[in-house]
Amino acid sequence: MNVTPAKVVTEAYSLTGDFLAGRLRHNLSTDDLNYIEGLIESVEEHDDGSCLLGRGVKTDRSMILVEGYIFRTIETANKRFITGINLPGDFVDLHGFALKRLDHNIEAAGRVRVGCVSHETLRDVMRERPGVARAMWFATLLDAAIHRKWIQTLEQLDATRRIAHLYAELHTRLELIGRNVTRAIRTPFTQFDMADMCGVSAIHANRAVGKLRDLGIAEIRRGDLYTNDWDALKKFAQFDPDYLYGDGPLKVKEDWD
Amino acid sequence: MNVTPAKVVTEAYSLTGDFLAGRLRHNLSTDDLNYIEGLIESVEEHDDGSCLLGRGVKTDRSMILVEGYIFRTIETANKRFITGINLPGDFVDLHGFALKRLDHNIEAAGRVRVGCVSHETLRDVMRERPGVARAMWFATLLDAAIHRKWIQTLEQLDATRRIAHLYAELHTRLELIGRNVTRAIRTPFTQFDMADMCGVSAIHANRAVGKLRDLGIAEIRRGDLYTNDWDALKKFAQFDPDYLYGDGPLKVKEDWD
DNA sequence: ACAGAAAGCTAACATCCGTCAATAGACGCT
DNA sequence: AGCGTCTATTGACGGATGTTAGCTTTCTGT
Repeated sequence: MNVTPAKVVTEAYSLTGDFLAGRLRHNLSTDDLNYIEGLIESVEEHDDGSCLLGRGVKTDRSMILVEGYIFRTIETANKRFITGINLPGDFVDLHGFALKRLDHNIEAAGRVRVGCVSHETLRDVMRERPGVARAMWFATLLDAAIHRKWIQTLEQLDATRRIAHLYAELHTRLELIGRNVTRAIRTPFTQFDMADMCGVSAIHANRAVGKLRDLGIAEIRRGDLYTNDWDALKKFAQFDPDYLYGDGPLKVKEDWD
Repeated sequence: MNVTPAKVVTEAYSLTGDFLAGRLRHNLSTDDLNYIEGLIESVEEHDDGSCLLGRGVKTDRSMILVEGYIFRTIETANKRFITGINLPGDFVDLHGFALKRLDHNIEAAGRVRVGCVSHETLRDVMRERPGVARAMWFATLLDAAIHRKWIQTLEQLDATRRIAHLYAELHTRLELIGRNVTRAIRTPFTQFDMADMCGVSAIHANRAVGKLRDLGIAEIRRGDLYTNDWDALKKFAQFDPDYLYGDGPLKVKEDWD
């Protein structure tokens, strides 16, 4: 994992507020969204594989992902574990504000663009805008809910279904932030990345990708997934979007077929 | 999973503030701790296996675990998944306050005692006691950090080490809330519970328990774990307590042997 | 166009784990 | 004490996955 210097974007960057529509959408007015966007003090670009914030490093700012994908990774001597993905609109290290240091790395998957907010500013937000503070809390709770689903996925599904579930989740999350996906999800993920997310070896991830192809469920080429039947993909992965807290009530036991 | 009525404890219950010492210990004064304890409006007892709060059920209160163990479970047609454990001092459904409904069940593991706080009261806390609000946020972030470690554990360790890791975590968390463990950890967990936590079949959990016994690392009988070498147990499980955010800096890559 | 590097793919074998079946032990109830 | 139920245990077999090795394809820079 490279440690490359950030490139500060000086050109006019287009933060239209759209990119906040997803994760922080709940209980926030347009006014609030504009307010949050106004908190961003600088925008940086980082290359593929660069470490935006390392485990244990103290920091005095937090970052909102504006464009691209970001991994939460835990590194050990000979393995890397990916414990979560972030999409545009997500605060990638908001917990660094409360915890002061992270227990994991923030790593760019492909080229990314992030907006930076100082913790000093966040402290003011906590004091003066309780509604926004609550939305930020909500956002970190959603992270926890996604973690729980990943735990379940690791406990329940085989490698092929885990990879299908991964893309099913991406599909729904992209829709929730207003990026409607028609026939393909494009990502910079390698099969090594998929393996590290699904807790299998890279070779077995390759087998799983091939199986999805053989089954006619999806074609994955270089991180890009193509399918013409998202429902079939989601059904195969036993995907249930409730944990993402979209709109509508949760299904309870009595609703099951 | 039974749905048994709660038994409200009317006798004088001993909430000395001690039980809050763990999870909410950071950045809180004794005054704050007393304040939180004062928020508790009632104390209830629940039997083993009872569901304190079901997935999707709307609720207008949150619960602090006072005594016992609680599981976060996800139930499907023929399997149960345990995505986390709570110990005394933990808010078990604080996220129900922000999210309004849970994506999982709150289930008693053995007999438990919980303190209840209405969401109306919590709203006042959010407004009037930002320091306490931040501590509660911290507590939910710690849940997320534990989730991430469970993800890593599922990706990295075999069944035997997962069970060892589970008890290693319990050992450290019990110490963090001031319950020093000498030679045994007593829990009401069955091998089925361990299996649901570790993502293996109950039969394989039994094999793993037997292996820990054969290796001389620990003796597990009916949920109770006995050992005379906690360090050996933790080393076997590749346990690193950093994710629990005790005191001291995190180890970074350069520190590894 | 070319070379090197990165990523993807395939086969063979060993291990981990799930499933089925059966038995033994522990606990609660009467 | 005796019974039934829940929990723990063991063996046999097959499927899922890890590991090692080698090969092919795709990307990238010159």
